[in-house]
Amino acid sequence: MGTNGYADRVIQRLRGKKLKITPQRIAILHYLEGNTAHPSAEQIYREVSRAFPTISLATVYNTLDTLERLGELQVVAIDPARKRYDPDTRPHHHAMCTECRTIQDVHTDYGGTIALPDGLRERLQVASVTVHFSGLCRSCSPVTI
Amino acid sequence: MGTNGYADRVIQRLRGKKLKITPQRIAILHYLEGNTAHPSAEQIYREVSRAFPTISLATVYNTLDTLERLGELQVVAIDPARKRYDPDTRPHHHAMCTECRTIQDVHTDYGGTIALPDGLRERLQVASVTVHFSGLCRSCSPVTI
DNA sequence: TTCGATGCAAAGCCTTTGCATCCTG
DNA sequence: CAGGATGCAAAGGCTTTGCATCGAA
Repeated sequence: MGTNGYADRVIQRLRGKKLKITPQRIAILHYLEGNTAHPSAEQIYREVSRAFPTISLATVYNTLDTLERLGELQVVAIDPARKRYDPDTRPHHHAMCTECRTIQDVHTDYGGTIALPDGLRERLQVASVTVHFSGLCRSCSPVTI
Repeated sequence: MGTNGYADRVIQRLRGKKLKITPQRIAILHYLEGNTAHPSAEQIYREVSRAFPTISLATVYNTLDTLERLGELQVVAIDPARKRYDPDTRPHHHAMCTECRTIQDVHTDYGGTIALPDGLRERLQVASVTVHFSGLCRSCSPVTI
């Protein structure tokens, strides 16, 4: 919606790559814009279907794949059951409740405090370092019930 | 095999819980003992099948589930494609090559340098903090080829 | 003898793919 | 109007489940 929003930016990039701007893609981009819920493909499909009832799951997967290859979408590997998607591609961390599987962003910058041990640094060209916090959120915590 | 090894310890715990010590479980435990390869269920099945040709995949999954509930096996959620298992249940971190999907352990203790931001700490009872490094390993790195 | 464990097959999710049709550019 | 995108259905991985049989204790 905003002139500098996610959808607008990605649309420019699609145009630049001579990829097509379809109503389905636009609907998915609008759903993802500012979305911090880390939805699964199925969730994205369900939500976008409400505004766009004829969209197919395959199109959702195709679009997510395209966005990932454009570097405009990140797969979050923290939920062992399914892929979760994040339109925020800045380096950041995640916190998940192991009960309700809610994922929250952690935008703390740990700077250089997290370093690979020397031995490993020679064996792996590190592209990303992410911290995963997990535990029980307030609503899932026994004491709270 | 050793008197203080993984298999022996888990067998004692199975006994304590009145669970059965079957040849299949023993074979799986021996395969897992000291294993730092972070195998998938399929890999465990394939390897254990060589020593134990009649074992079934369902038994492997059942056993992994039992071990996980005993706290003697950890699911590593870093490979988006499948669950990877780790018999080392001490808190530690992982480094994965995004190309060949090899996972290595990182036993660095980051102590208190990794802290949840205040806001989140009130919303999540943190049970574990793990760092995921990812990138290309030497054999998968273009420069090396 | 008992009851948990096994093995087989089927089913259940999640994700990918093939292909005819559609529609953006 | 060309070629990429869509939608449908089928297929493909990974994982779970139902159930009859087996076997450890």
